Amino acid sequence: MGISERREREKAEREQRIVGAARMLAEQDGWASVTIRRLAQEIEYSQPVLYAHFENRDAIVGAVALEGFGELAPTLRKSALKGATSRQALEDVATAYLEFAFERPAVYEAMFILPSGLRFAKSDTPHVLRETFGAMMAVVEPLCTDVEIATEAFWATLHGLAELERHGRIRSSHRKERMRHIVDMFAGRHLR
Amino acid sequence: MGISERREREKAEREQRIVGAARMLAEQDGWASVTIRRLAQEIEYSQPVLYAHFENRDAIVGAVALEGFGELAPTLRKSALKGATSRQALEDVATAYLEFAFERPAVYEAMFILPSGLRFAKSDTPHVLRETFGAMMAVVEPLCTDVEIATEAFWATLHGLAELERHGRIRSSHRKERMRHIVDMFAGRHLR
DNA sequence: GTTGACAATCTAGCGCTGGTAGATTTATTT
DNA sequence: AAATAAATCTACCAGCGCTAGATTGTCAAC
Repeated sequence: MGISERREREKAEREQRIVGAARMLAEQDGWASVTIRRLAQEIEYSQPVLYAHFENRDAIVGAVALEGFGELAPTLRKSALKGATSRQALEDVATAYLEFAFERPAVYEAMFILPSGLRFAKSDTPHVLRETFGAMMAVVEPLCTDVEIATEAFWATLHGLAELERHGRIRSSHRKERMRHIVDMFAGRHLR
Repeated sequence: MGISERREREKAEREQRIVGAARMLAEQDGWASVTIRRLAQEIEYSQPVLYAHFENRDAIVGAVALEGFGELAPTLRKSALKGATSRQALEDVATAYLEFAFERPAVYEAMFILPSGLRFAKSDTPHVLRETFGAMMAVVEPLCTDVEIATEAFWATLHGLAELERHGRIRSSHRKERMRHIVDMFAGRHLR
């Protein structure tokens, strides 16, 4: 019967509206202003309805984070293709990563800082998470011996840059210079 | 008159008790459990008393953060002295930084992640903050041309390592290898 | 010693939060 | 049409940061 199917479709739509509203509010006024009540108001349902979709507030953050990974992974993949040299590919991916972090700070926060219930580097890690790591690994791979170690280091550096700059700890005015310095190091300017 | 002096002394003591309690609670059960009510209970006063010491909750986080900088800066300075080579000094400082982050996660959080009202890289930046940056700069300096850029990059990398590992994004089991990889890069193994 | 001023401190409250129990409405099946 | 099941809401809980206004305690002047 098509009735239950329609119901499921409607429920999925509503869920998407919740995630969308959370993302919009977070991007607009920060995650602190994303409350269950506010979201309920936004989708025009009462608060308890939200708990039929998500176990708790963290799970909503997690849903936004997952959306974010779904966008970041292909973005990085594409950036990796343009560059002629492997050094250029590395720089392009790094730049794309930081651009993502600065343009969608709230989503980035959900992905990497806030408690979201997402599990990394575990057996049940969602595909998009692995895919994001894989995209970074792909550009690091031709430049080193231990790929995983190097990728973790590369990622950590990018994350640190994004976070310290977002919090005003380092000078936004020197983003480019820092990037060159770092890419030079990772690309192993010394080896070629 | 000694009375008002005694009062000031008592007030300063009480303030220290607040900061100490905040730090302890945060280290024990996380910052979320550090509430004004809980702190008031801890120092055996009513809630409003806390507002005679701190403007708001963030200011308490800031006080803990400042304490943290007061400890991190000399720790890094000392680490910088032991090593025979400049590469060793860099590694020692990096190791000390990460050790600090992992052993006092709550203090580290207050210093670099939570809103704390502290202002970095500004004219009214407290001395201990500048001193912390200076300690890192000192070990980076002999290894590069643009010191400030290199120090920001070094710091960002350490911060990224600390954060990603603390959140289970990268494997704690490979901390040492990552460290070697990174120190090698920053020390410019290629140049000597 | 008593009184009045002032500071220190507390009680009680506001509007908000995440989360839930139980009533009520709506839809489906018999 | 009546009974059952699902969807949804109202109303609440305990706790939060923060504050207004009452209350207590301290000290100086008379």
